[in-house]
Amino acid sequence: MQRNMFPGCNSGGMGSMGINPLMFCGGMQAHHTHAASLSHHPPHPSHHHHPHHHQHHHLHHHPASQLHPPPSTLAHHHAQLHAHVPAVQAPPVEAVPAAACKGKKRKSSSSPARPPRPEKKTCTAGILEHMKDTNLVVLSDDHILIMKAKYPKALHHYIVVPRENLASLKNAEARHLALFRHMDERARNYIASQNLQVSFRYGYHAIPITDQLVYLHAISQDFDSPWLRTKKQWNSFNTEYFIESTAVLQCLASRGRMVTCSAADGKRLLEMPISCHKCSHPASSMMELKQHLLKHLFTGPLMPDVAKSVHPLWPTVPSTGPKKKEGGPVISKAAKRR
DNA sequence: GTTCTAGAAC
DNA sequence: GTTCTAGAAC
Ligand SMILES: [Zn+2]
Repeated sequence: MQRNMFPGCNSGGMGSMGINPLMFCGGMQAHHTHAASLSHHPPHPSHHHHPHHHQHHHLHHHPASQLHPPPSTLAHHHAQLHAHVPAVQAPPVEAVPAAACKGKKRKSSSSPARPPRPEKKTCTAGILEHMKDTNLVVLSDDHILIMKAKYPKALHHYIVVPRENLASLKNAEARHLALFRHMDERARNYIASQNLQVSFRYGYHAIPITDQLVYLHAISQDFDSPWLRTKKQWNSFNTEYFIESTAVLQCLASRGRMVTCSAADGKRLLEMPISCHKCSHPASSMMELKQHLLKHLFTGPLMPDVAKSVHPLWPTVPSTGPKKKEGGPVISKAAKRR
């Protein structure tokens, strides 16, 4: 049984991939001429497949690769998308608010183990870096950008970033209500335009991990992604740390400001025990949880023992017994749909 | 935000 | 011995 679901953790295979673009914090205004240049994506951590269900769909979208989609079903809606959204209207990079890099310096003396790297890179973390990748922009208007998540935590994961500089939810005021409504509406309309037959959630992280710019997540509920790896990541989308967009709108409308949890509460939420978002099945580790999540991805017939563990009435593949399956395991089409 | 890895947890 | 997490670095 292949246990390693997080390839790269022990193989050292990713250490030498040098495809991080050199980008600097200050120079965000200028270079929107690179819009159509090289697309880079982060090193794909998945060199292996899920241990069992490799016959399932694997339509992970590679960030920044949507211009040349693989011959999959996704290609269809990408084609549609490009038809409906012929071009990005405004140069997105230009209007990124100059939310200056916070001078989050690390103490340099306390790490004798690793030699300090060359200077220059001071602001590679978080949303600001994300926004430099114009290839990720799928839609924009005067107020917002919709981008593919650079490190998607589900099959479909977008973020909606305001052009206005708003560092945190807790800074939101009544005058931002229109902006938040716009972000919500744009996100839902965009997802709807793609005709994906999957469920989404729309919401914000209570406390942005890097306190630079608030943005709305639109994320499909499969959570099937090689970039979803840590407990913190899981809990940030599956506890109260994830604040529904509608709740933000309600709160702003009724109270005129946003009330979020304290930093201590936020930390507690991220450290909570993890469990499945669909059936509350508790998991002792992320690997176990990811393995469990596979059960919810595939709605077709399963091996009897597996099916039973998901639901007593889950359709099963006919037992082949000692016979050859040459007759072909006939699975009625009715049985394929729950 | 992710990556890397030491050492805790198992 | 191996897996897993948490913290520093980026
Ligand atoms: Zn479940």
